[in-house]
Amino acid sequence: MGSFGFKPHDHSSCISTGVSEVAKRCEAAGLQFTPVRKRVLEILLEGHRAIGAYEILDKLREEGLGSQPPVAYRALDFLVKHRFAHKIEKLNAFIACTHPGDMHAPAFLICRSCDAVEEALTAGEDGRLDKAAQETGFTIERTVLEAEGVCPNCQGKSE
Amino acid sequence: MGSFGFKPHDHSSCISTGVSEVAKRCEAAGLQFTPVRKRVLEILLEGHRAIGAYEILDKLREEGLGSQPPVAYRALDFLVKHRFAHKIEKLNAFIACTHPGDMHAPAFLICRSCDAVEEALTAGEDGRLDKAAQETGFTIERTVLEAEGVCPNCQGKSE
DNA sequence: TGATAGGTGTTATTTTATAACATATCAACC
DNA sequence: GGTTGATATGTTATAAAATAACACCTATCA
Repeated sequence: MGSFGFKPHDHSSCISTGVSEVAKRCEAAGLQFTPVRKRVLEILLEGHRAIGAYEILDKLREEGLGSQPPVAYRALDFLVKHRFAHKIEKLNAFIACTHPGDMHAPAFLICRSCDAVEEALTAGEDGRLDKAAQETGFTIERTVLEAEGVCPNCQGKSE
Repeated sequence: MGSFGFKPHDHSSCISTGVSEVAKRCEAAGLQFTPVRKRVLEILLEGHRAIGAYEILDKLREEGLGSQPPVAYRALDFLVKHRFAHKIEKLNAFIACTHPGDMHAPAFLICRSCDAVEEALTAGEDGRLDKAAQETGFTIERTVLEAEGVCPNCQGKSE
């Protein structure tokens, strides 16, 4: 049991199920779940926090899986494109999707103290923007919803 | 009349009222609305779209108001900190606030075709995240809400 | 008057991301 | 078998975005 995210949970199973879930979906969709892509997903799942592309690249380099930025960015692009991971724009960093496959608009709670990130499960689109979009005739394709604040574990800690 | 944002409107008055509104608020709050800060706000208001820090810096340089990145970033930090402008995380760019002073959680519609940005007026916090935050005991301090898509003017245009 | 705070000017560097081109792999097809 | 096209990887180089660190200036005020 680890204490990643905001709540303790069985983290090793959360990695293995995450990887196998994505493997299954790639299989079904005819996508190539190559070693680099798989390893990057594992690194993201291990962290359970937003991880920068260059931090990922360092790990890949140690393991002989690639040493130049495009290697990491391409794997991340793949994962993000297919919603197996998300980019946290606020942090210029990436995080594994905690419910791959679900149709969802990603939304995040980001702790500015410990950098933990929790993906909030959200059913549909956002009401606020939907309304504004309809009124102006704007077509929404993707949304970024990120909240920065303090997680329960960091509440009350000195800053 | 110009055609900035998604709708035509009287853009020159929108610049002058924007500047004077901020000047008033700085006065009231004891903040220094210095020449660089004022000029950066004007540049943002003129554009009515997300403008990168280095594009702003280029203008400042032409006008002899500063030539190094920190000059632009400091002014932008000031404007963002006091909510006179917002950063569009998705674009790494900045935009003037269209309703300074209102208590609001900024939310944006970003056209990926022409880069126009419209700030949606939103009354309060976002329901989706509020719920998730309450459940986990997370304290939200700031939210980023950005929707990328196609604005009415660009609908149907070849991509 | 000298101490502090906020603002500006400048150099240098760090961090994040992509362009461009070469090479490799594999399946589909003639 | 050989060719073609699509997809993935390897590599060099560079672009774009942001900040660290330090010097200096000016105003305020104890």
